[in-house]
This record gives sequence, C-alpha cells and structure tokens, in this order.
Amino acid sequence: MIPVDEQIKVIAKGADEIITLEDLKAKLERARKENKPLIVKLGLDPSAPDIHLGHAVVLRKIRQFQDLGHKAVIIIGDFTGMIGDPTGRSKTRRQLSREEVLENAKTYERQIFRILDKNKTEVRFNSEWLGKLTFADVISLTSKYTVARMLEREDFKNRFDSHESIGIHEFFYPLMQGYDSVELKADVELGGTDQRFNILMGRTLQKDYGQESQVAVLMPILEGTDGVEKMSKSLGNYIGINEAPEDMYGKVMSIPDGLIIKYYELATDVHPDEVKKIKTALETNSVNPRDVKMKLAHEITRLYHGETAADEAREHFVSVFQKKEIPGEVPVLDIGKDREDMFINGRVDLIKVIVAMGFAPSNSEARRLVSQGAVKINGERVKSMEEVVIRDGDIIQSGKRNFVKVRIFNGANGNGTN
RNA sequence: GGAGGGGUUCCCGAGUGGCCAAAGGGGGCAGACUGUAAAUCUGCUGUCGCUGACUUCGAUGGUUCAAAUCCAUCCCCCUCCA
Repeated sequence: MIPVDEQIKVIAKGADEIITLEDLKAKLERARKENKPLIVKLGLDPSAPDIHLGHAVVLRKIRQFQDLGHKAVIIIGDFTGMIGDPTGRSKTRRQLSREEVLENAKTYERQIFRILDKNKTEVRFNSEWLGKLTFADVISLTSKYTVARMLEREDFKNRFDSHESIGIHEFFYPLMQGYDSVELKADVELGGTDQRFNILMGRTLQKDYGQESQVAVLMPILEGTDGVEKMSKSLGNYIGINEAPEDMYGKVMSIPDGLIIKYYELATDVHPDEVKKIKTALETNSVNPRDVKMKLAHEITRLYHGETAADEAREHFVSVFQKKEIPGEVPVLDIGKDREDMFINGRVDLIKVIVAMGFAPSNSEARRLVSQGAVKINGERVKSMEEVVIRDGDIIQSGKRNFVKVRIFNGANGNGTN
C-alpha cells in the first residue's frame, strides 16, 4: 500500500466531507502496518435498477479505494428496499415487493462491475442478517436512538413540522442501514451528502455495539440534466451508464453550462490539474463553453463505450443537432400485413406510427405534437393531418431527436387508397 | 376514546349545485431564438379513429333534470385533548 498521505489525497479528491479525517488517517495507518485492507461499504437501494452517472460518483470513489488496495463490500439493500429510503422524500415511499427488489438487485450486479474491480468486491444482501433479527433484537436496536434525534434529520423534521405523515417504519431505515455497518464491521462508508444522517447512524451504532466507528466519506450530489434536481431515474433527468453512446453524448450536451466543471470532477477521471485549467479557461471566457462541453461529452462516453463509439457519437451529434441532418442510421418500423392496427382507411396513420415508436405516450399527445409542428416527414414539416400520406421508406421525425424509417411491405398497402 | 380540520388532474393549490376536463402557479412537452446551455417569447399539457363522445376531483351508495360541490357509510392524513 502506498503511503497514507498519498492515499488520503486520492480519497479526498472530489469528496465533500470526510467524517472524520483523523479517524480515516488512523485506520489507513493501521491497515498499512498490518497489511490488512479496509472494509469500504456502499449501500445500493434496489428501487432504481439503472445505474446512472449519479451512482457512478460513489462507485468511482469505491474503485479508487480498491486501487489503493482496499476491499469493497456492496450491500444490496434488498431488505431495506422493502421500506424505501425516506431520504429527501417529502412523502412516504411505496414499498417494493420482494420479487421487484430481487429482480432489481440482479440488474444492479450486472452493471456495477463496469466500474468496480470484481476481484476486490464482495456483494451482500442485507436480508441475510436483517431478516434474522428477532423482535427483541429490533427493540434493542431501537432503544439505542431517540425520537428527538431522529427528528434532527432534515427531511423528517420538515415532514413533521408541516404535518405530513411519517411512518414509524421509516425511522427504521437509518437504523437498519447503520446496523449493516455493525454487521460488516465497516471501516468506511461511502455515500452522497444526502446520506450523511444514515451513515452517521452507522458510526453511532457501531460504538454502541462496541466497535470502532466507521468513517463517512460523503460525495457531492450530482445534478441531473435539468441542472437542478439530483440525478434520478424517477425524475427522468439521468444519464444511464448503459445508454447508447449517442444518447449519452447528447444528454451530456444538454446539461447547463454551470455544471460542466462539476461533471468533470465527479463523472470523469480527468486529472484535477487538467480540470483546473478548464475551469480557468471557462472563467476567463477564453473558450466556448460548448466546445468544452463537447469534450466532456466525449470523455464520459469514452469511459463507458470506448474511444471509437465516442467519436461516432460526436459525429452523430454534429450531424443531427448542429447541422440538423437526418441521421444515417435510423430505427426502422416494419409495417406488414399483420399490422392492421397501423392503418386507418387503408392508410398508414402518422399518429399510430408516433405512438408505436414511443415518441408519444398516447394518441392525443401524438396529435398535439403534430399540431404544434413537431413532426416532419422526410424533412418536411407536417402542417395538416388531412394531407398526410406515408410511403414506404419515409423518414419521420418527431421532435428534435426521434427518428423512424417506415417500411411498408407490399400487399400491406400503404400508398393512399385501397 | 373525544373534539376539530382535511383528501381536487404529474406536484402545489382554487373551486361549496349547472357557465367545470376543473382558475392560478410549478413541472413537463413542442415551436421561435440558440450552442440539444442559460435567458426570453408563444402554444400545448385526461382519453378516444377528436368541431363530438367518454372517463376523472379518497371509496362506495344516494338525492337531483344536473354533483368536485348536497346526504349516508367507509378508508386515509393532520391538529388539539385523553
């Protein structure tokens, strides 16, 4: 293991807060002396199975720990997932079924190793120990904390003050998460700054159970593409690590300029010195933010899809969004005899095509898109539903980014009249 | 256990018999302008083969020509008292 000071430099990079730095130092020194890796814990909530750049922030940090010689334990919160983390919520979450949780957990496992070192990672499900606790154990656990201290947590406090409901079971979430740390004898727990309360709970409980308290490493929260809210699947402002290169590139391009540096810091492995240079360049207006963002988009895409795919994604972006060309490759919708649902009076119906491709959730929505001039056929804006005739090979564009090529097979008709 | 307040569309929130598919704001979507940035302006924002019809205001049943609005029962949330 490399010297402790060097390790701390790496660990502290990008971190919002380390509680406490002294504890971390002590642990690292001991680990180095005894050549015994630290147990670094990260809990994943299995309610959102698509890993996105927001999750990747902590996962990358874990990876850094691994590269320093430490061991990661990923906890799939299958048991806690049935409660749902109340963090940041203004409402009680719905409980996931056991099947949903397990299904999501599987999806998770498939994705995390695109970032983590599999050889230095252990994956555990917290039902393994939480499911075994007796009611007496639970009482004993709860007796270690008070309602007043629970209400110190901001989201609980807000809900309490504004007379919104708080389920008793929600109080258990932090306790359970803390108990996970007890079970693992975790040395470090990673999380976003919104996990501060939960992770500190681990510190408290470990002490109560006669263990050394874990160190909290809190990473900043990455805002999503809207630039305001925390990146999350449910808000639809996320960039998934499994997304197609073009989508990934495009989504990065849509983030507000103010977030460029933060994305560089938290979502890439670009060296801090280099990031500093970019920051200065932006601040002195010596570069066009768009160009910086294009480099960022390329970098992030490269990280998950490789150099070639990233280059192609850039070309695609330039062609479609900057030059407003129709992309070379467009998804194809085959309409054969068996797709009678796509026809009205013997004609392929534009509305149905839009809905079939998922460009709009309902016919009404599709109709709105058309009436607002969002739909083009072969580059020609559709002005009236009356005149529309869709022919074999036509390329339909809905909004800025959705394209489809329609293939109508002979005998299935398509050219207007019957 | 008692008393009171409340549950409206994605969210907040108005609406207490017909003019209500339901004000206003937020969010979202689309268009213009751009750099798929920000800001700004405009339109749209229940569903449906859509100048009309159908479904929605916690749930069910009722009163009425007509119910988000009135009545009954039930469910849920909050406050105060015990």
